[in-house]
Amino acid sequence: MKVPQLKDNLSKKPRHLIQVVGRRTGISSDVIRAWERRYGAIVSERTDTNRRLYTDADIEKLTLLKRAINAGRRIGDIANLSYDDLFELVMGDELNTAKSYKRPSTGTVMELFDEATNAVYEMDSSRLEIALSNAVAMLSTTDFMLEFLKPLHSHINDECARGSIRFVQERFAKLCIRNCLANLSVNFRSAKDDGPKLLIGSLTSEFENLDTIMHIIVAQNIGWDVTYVGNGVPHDELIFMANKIKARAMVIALNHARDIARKTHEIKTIKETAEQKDNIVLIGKETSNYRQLADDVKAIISSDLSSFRLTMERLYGLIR
Amino acid sequence: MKVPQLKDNLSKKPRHLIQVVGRRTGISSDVIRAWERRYGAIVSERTDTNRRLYTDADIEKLTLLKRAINAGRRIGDIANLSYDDLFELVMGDELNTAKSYKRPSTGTVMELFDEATNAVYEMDSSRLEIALSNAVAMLSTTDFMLEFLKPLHSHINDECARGSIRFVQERFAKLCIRNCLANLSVNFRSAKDDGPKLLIGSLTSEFENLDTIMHIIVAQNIGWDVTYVGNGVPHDELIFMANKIKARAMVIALNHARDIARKTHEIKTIKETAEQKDNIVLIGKETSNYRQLADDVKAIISSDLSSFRLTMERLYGLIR
DNA sequence: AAATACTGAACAAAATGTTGACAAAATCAA
DNA sequence: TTGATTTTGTCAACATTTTGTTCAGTATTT
Repeated sequence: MKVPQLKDNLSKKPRHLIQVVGRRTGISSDVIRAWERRYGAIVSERTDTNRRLYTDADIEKLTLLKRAINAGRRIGDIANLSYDDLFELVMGDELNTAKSYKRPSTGTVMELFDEATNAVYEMDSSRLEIALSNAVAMLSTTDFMLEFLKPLHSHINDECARGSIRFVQERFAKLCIRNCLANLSVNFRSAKDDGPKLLIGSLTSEFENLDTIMHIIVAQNIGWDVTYVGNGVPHDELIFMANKIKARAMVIALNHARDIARKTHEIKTIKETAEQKDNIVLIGKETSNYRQLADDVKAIISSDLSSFRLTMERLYGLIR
Repeated sequence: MKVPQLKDNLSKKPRHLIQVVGRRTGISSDVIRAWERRYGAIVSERTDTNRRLYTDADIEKLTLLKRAINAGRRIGDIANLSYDDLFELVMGDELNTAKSYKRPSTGTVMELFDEATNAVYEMDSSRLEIALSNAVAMLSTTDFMLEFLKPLHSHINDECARGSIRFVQERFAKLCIRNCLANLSVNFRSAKDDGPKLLIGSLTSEFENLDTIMHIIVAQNIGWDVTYVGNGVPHDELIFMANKIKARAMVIALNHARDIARKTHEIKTIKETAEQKDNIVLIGKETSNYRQLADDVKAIISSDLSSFRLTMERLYGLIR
């Protein structure tokens, strides 16, 4: 791993203000100061005028501290551990508490939800973006999608079907959400470069779907190196792509109740032709029409995000 | 394949008055002067009569400074950083993680272009993303789109038409580019921007188009507060939206040579019905079919990005 | 002559620091 | 389980620093 020399020097320099640290770690400045005062968790340098200045390492330690707390630790117990000890601790904790996460105070999340729906009514993109990113910061990524974006999405769909919001409002909201998801996705990609390849797409006559993008992020979150080729891709192109990038698994989104017979046949062809025959995962609203097929070609059906997460975690474990 | 050679000649010459710089960066002239006086952030050349004259590079640095401040930095701490250090800082702040980008100083734009096309052939999303973000860093935003993304886009289209790259590869590249543009767009939208509202969309039977998204970014760069409602929006929905957000101007993308008569009629209706009747701008490949209409309803046709920039700058000046 | 730009000073708003208090949540003892 | 105790996030009050904005007086451009 090559790190530019210059950057190395830079990252050891204390140069981050407390506000920046707060934003990067998601810990409020008050709390950072309180931890310093009470437990000496991070004692930063100061400028001539007494402002705190943090290094990159400080930020990393704070992030670890936050993860440890998320996993159930108490700050008083862990504040003055070394970085390495803390790392060990967090790794252990997160393995054990993978499923039993705790939700932060629901009051504020509800408020954000209201804020988001209001922004949709008003079609105020910056307000909506801010609400979304606050929700990301407040919840974990998975929770954000399951507990926030999914409900928001279906709420918008309902309102539109009922006629209480208009086509443009729905459209506007979806574009905003798509942007937000794209950002999330970019953030995850850089973290792990060398995960197993996963190809995600949908067959001809399928349309773009926010749900599918959420699935991308869940997979990236687990550690997959995801390549997304969008909607409406002919099956032979999918096969070509899978071979080219040496995908270890393929996710096919099925949301549209059309041409089920053709798609069934195409998926069979994919299974027979692709080099990596093992792992096909079917997601989306219409997967229930493909149960027989799934049995035939040993594909896995994951009809919702949580089961998809479990499926992909299992596959990841098998491949690794 | 065009190589952005001309940039060197023009962009290094100081030629922008402080007013122009203020408009482009969104930083008030007073603040620019204060930064120069207090921190020596940007020390521009002067005319014989003591007027400040700024280069394109100055504008880029100011934009970076603004982004850094948006991310929580204080001007006093960052004003005299080099462009590269500043870039590193902003990337870190905005991505919230230490991303493995390459330093932009290495390699020419031409090499980046090759790198990008190779990444498309190989369908390596991280390589493509890195190439794109380096190109953004190396060129100004406008140049990036005009001299890099546009050529890349048409290169990909050509290769696909010629059959030397496949459907999925084209698709993959476009999704990557769309993501990149979405990120650019988010970066421009500053927190407390109260620029005039601009509505961008396209009528029924139009498809999503990367060019349109580039137009969004150009407009944001000038200072417009852009709301994008996507493709295929019925005209009455556009009217509703424009009234709702009190848009000062509307941009309609016309890229598909279908239903010209219907679209002509719809645009007329928009002109007659919308509250803000003045400013309709038509963009896209097919605008030449709408010259008569443009005369009738006093719409402006901007068939390429550069003329669009000029148009929107002029409108911005008029409205402000 | 009106608009714009320059300088320097002064002011107002925002961010940060310190200390202390408070209440919700977690923990513990009975 | 209940009630006391400890832990910990949040906030208020007030001082200091930082930074955006405004104003006055003068010069340049159109």
